[in-house]
Amino acid sequence: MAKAKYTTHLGMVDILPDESPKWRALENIIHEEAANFNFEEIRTPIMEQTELIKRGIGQLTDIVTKEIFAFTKGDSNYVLRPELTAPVVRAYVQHHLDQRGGSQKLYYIGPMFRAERPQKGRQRQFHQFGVEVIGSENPVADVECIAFMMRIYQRIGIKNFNLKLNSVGDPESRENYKSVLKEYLEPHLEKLSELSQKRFDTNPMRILDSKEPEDQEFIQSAPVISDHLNEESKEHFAQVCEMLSSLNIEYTLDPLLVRGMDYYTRTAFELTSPDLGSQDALAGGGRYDLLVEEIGGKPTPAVGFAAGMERLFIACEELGISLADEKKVDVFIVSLGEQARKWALKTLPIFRENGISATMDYLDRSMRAQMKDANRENATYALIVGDNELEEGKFTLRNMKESEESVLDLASIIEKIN
RNA sequence: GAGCUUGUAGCUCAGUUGGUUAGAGCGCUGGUUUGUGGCACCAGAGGCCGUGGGUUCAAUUCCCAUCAGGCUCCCCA
Repeated sequence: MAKAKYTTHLGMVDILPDESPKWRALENIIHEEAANFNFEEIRTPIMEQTELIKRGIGQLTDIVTKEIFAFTKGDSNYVLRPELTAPVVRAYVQHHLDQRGGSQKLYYIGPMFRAERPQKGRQRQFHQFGVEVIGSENPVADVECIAFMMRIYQRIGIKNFNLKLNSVGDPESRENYKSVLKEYLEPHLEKLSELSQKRFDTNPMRILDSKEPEDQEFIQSAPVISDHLNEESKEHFAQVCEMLSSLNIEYTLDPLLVRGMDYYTRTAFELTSPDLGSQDALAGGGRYDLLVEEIGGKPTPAVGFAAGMERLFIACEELGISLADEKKVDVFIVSLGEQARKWALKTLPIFRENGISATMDYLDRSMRAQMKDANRENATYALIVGDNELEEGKFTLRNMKESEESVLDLASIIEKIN
């Protein structure tokens, strides 16, 4: 085979036939559990208006400043979606989903795009599933999101993780806290990392998220937001914690958890796993009570999360969990000679109409080669057809696992397989 | 954007202290069984040793550049 002339772009990967079954298995689990939770699926376009993403996620976030794929065509700006919260909210506002009544419990599965340097657990096109509950500020909504998230990992068998929880407060609490934090940091500003100095003005809370060594001593003794929440936010957070405990969902409070998108308010959470290496976040989310209004809707509280599917698979691999069943086909028709091949082609649909998966050789190969093929395809039965069988109207049905054969007419064969 | 690292068969990798025809395992194709898979045995196909340049009598091996991966920092799923 010649060297490939065309290859995927950096950080974009093909999901090949050997890999696709586990994707389907995961997707099935997500669809099933979503149905159990009464979440409804939403599918939005891969591309959005650039302005939506910038407004939604925040002009100064890393995602917007350096990680989006954007281009202009005619008068329109297009951006490959880097996440789905803003687009889902866009759809909610655009189509007046609030008019469906109640709160909207939505979930999604799909590819996202970020123009970062790829490494383990990070690609430029990657896949997330997630949920968005729009229209409720009840802590039950927060907890149901988290419960759904945890349920997926529980079903798959991933148990080795850490659910980190924090409240980043409502606008009032945040403003209070930001000024307290800035007051605290101000005298040390010179000693902070360059990045943190920049964030001092733009988004001081993200300094808490810094991993720069020179910042650590200041971060450790910094005032924490939980001491500066107003009564309402404090009560909301307390209820989230209490409800999680009532569901036996374990979590650790992490006052330094500040997430990378500007829209988060109050509840913030992140699920990390020691099995992932450097990119250790399996999933993350939180409440975003201001985003709907920011995007042009009525003030509407909302909460959601997103989970990385490739990272989930990495964790599975580390833990030796396999999601996919072996491939198999019920019947492989081994046909010898032209007449037999014609018969095989016409018989395949009869099997399929009876709910029996069936295939045959496309290469006119020897019997031996066809048997090897049947074996490789993990066929339950090989149906052997040659001139003798055609004449008698009875065919040799070989059980591949048992290595037993019987000679039967077609009706009996179908009956036996079913 | 920065650092480190790796490019040899479809895959995983040996190897050459620079020297005729470049190797293994797995996979693939055919055969031993001209109508019977998995096991075994035999045979075969498949490589400009990532690309370009330099040093040398001679480069897949040494040097430089370049391209493409991987890992890490930053950040996130």
